[in-house]
Amino acid sequence: MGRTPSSDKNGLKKGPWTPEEDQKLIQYIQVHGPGNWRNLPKNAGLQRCGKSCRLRWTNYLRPDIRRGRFSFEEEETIIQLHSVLGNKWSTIAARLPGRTDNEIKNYWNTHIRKRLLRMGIDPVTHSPRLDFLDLSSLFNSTQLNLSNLLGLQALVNPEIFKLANSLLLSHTHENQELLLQNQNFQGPELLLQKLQQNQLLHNQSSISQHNDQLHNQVSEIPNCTPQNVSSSSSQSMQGIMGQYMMNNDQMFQKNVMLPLQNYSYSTSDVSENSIIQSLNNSNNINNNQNSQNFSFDTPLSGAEEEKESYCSNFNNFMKFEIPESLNFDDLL
DNA sequence: AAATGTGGCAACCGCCTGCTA
DNA sequence: TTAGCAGGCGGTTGCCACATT
Repeated sequence: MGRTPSSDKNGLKKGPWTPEEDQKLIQYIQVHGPGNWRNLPKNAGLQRCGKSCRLRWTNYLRPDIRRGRFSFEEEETIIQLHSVLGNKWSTIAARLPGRTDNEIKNYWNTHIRKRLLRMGIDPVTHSPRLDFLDLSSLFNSTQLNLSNLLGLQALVNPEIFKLANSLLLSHTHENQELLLQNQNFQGPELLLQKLQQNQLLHNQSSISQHNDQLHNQVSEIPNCTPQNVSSSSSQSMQGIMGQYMMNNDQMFQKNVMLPLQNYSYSTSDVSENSIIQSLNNSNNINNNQNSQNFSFDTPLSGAEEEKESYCSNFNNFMKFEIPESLNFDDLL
């Protein structure tokens, strides 16, 4: 476990701790207490740097450390706090007695984060992800019904269309050819302009209102600056989607939660259920439907599967139909 | 049975912050 | 004011154990 025993240029030992070293450290701290880590190794007869001793003590040897599998409640707490705090592991750990920041960080990276990805949820924003979505396919899809799209009206954040624009522009040669094939389509930039001209503007005040609420919640936690509550002008792809979702709860519920209910729920994985519950809570979704109808029981195996999983979910979210004879100029 | 791949996690690294002289 | 230091923090590394081929 850990690293190969070695020593640095000062002759101090590195790598995994031996039981003997642990015992020396414990005995010393039991007598003298923690602190003054610089002198501790020398006084305790350890060939370690003070920092190494401190880490060993705080992450492993401390008597109040709680080891073992994370409980349902702990996992839910982590997800909720992370949705607000981001990677502030020490702050999160402060709310989980007996758990260290390192342990929580590891658990997040090895379990929760992967599970969120598998579910098509961005582990940073805690919102459905756009980065796996091939938006250009929407424009080529015979299922795209732009009259429905336009019917979204005030619910649609223009940032979404900027996102679509940037995605399309940065997309592959294949997609550029695809656009060229549709000679009537003058590019996503124009689409965005036209949409904005047609006053398909997002209700910015609702964003401010919601962000204020979130700020108030976060401010209850000492020394906490909300990370995910940024200005609505953020160009971050994930941030945009996160804000979009967080400020359009009803939209989220209608277009994401309800279609996903078609999935069966696997009771074998309580953790994923906790994620859904936590996300519902952190996004403040007044969800009358039973979100436990989610199922993500497909085995995790790489980016392709993540993409497939996500696109499957997102296709339910954005189910459009497009007439084969669609003329974008006429539309606009 | 051996080789290879993958997950889990302890430990390290480097930067940052706050304290003190 | 500032330089030096200790401690804190988040990101990353690398080894072991287990799974898969």
